[in-house]
Amino acid sequence: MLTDRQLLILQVIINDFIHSAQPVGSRSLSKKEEISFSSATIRNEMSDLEELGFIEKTHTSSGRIPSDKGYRYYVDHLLSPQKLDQQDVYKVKSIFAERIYELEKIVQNSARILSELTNYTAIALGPAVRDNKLKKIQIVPINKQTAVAIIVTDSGYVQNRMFQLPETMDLGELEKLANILNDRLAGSSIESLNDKIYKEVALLLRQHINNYDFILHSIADTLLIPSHEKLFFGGKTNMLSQPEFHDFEKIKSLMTMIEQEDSIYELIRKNQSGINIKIGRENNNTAMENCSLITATYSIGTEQLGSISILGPTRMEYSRVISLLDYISRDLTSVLTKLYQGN
Amino acid sequence: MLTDRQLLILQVIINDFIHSAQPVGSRSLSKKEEISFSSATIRNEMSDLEELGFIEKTHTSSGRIPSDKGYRYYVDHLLSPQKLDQQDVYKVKSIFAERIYELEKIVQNSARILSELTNYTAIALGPAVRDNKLKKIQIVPINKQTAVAIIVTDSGYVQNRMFQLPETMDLGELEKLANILNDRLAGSSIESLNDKIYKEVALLLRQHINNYDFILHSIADTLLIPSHEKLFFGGKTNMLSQPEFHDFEKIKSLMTMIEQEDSIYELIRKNQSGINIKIGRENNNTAMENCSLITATYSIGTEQLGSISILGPTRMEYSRVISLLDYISRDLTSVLTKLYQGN
DNA sequence: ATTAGCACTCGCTATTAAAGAGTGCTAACA
DNA sequence: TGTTAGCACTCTTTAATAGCGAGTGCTAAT
Repeated sequence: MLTDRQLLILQVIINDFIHSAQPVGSRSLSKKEEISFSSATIRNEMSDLEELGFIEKTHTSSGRIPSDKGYRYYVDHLLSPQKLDQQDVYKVKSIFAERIYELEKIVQNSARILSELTNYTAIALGPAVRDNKLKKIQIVPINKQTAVAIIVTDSGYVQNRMFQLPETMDLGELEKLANILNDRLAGSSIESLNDKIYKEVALLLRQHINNYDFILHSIADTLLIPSHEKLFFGGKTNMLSQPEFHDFEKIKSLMTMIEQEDSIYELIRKNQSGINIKIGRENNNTAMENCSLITATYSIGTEQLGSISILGPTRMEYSRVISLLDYISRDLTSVLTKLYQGN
Repeated sequence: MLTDRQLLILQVIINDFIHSAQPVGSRSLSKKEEISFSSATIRNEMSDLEELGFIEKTHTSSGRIPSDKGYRYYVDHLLSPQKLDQQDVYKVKSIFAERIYELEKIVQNSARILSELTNYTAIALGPAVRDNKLKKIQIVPINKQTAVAIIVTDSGYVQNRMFQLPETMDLGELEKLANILNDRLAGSSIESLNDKIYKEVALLLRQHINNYDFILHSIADTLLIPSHEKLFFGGKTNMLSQPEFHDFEKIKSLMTMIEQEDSIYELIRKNQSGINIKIGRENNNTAMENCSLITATYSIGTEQLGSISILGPTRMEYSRVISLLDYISRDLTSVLTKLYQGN
């Protein structure tokens, strides 16, 4: 177990490094207010902390920098929650200031504001529609060969897709089709639509619609939900300003990863409700070796909807970021719950 | 006027520099097959070309690199169109291989493929809906306080917006509202909707709908088209691999600009049909000082819809990029015309 | 008009030296 | 026995220097 003095030193090293991005030496530590013992003592303690894996040297005679393990300990045991100042609170509130009623826009705004407040990169995972219930399906013919199918869910999410019409299909039949679909599917979860179409609706269609097999697939396709929810970003280029990324290989692999939605999705997918923190290599992604990812989830009522994350260097301001994410995700949850729970 | 020999030298310098990214010296030029005179002669010619502003030195005793003016001359007078090889053609055709009927998806695919083929950044400006005609407006109530308004245009474009309902409004009235809007507005250009609502529909609404003033704004807002069409990107990070951007200030200002849709839109907005080329400072944007932008427009029939662009270093493979853009934009136009002209 | 030759410039690389920050160890101290 | 002063040593950073090579511009010869 670590002694109080070791904890103090670890904490001061991390706090210093978070702000300076420079290895911290014993002499500069001994000059700090909080620390009342000599640099020699500190050197001994640092040597022990290094042996335990909490800090590292960049070369034999350099100061120390925190290791992933060091940050992990810091985050788990040493972090004092930081109160947001008035300015931050104002800015957060501005997310909801405009009269916006669309979930997606609110989430997107959150990402933008979050990145502006932190100067890191913000990633928001859009609200899941999987569990939404189908409100309405509409089919709007565009011309003789094509039509647009539109589905609306009970949270106001709209999805649309164009598809080809069979040659023989007329307007009346199209209307009949829409009616059948609505009768049968309204109220079902979006996730189950595809299944239900083939199992329950196919039969009905065969009875009432010509060319039903041609149109069945098109409709079923249209109702497929995307493989993952939308991602929204804020401050994608902020990492270019972080000194640890003044290295072309690093910045390139990071930026390239950020552009690939799949890998980002992989990173932020599995999160329990509340705050989740992944430090450096804990992310299992070489491009993220020097990054930490902090994620908070938001919900409507008890139903978990999506998440907002901050991607920053491992040397990030954990305390501030956690406070911000916590605050915003709570706000988001309460505003969305108020707006959409009254279905 | 330039002599034939000067033209030859300019051309060889540019071709060389495009591939090597290194200043070109007289001795290395004299070794080329195409060139049959001595390095001393070349030095004299280069001196003249420099005086005329077509090439520059990076320092007193360096080789020469093309100037913006040099590239401009090259593009206007020396460029020989390059025929696409079979592999490129295959890849381009793959844009249309999937059965996709949505304009936006096709355009998005084009940007992706284009960036993969060139290793530069591709930017596609989505189809303009301004001149589309309104096909249908639908209003779907979500709960007591909110509803979604959905508009569909004659090209199958769908736009939706949530809005608040006045407390007193019931379903019947909502339906009446939708009917009025459709009666009055179907067939009008999207651009004119907002105007017409206030001028023609407001009166009708007042007669038939309670709380009409409350809902008028919401509806009008919903029908506002976005200030500019959607932008699609491909290969956003490709510029990180270009040697001219191995400089942190440069890459940062470029990437930051790419993230700001407004400035990108400003760059590619005004283009005549066909191929447009902006070299370096011609773009009037400091972040673009070392970049060229080549844009091709696509249309449906004769109506210009949008554009696809390549953003690369001024030292880009103009010939290849132009051929690709020309080819893709023609394909795009013909496929889209076939798909959507039959309204 | 063209070219060979040469002096000169500049950037790049390697080497060296000196300064500075920091460590680890030892021995003295409270 | 825990703490600290002192010191030798390591490593990075910076600056200065020198030599090399690629390239130019000019001059004089062809």
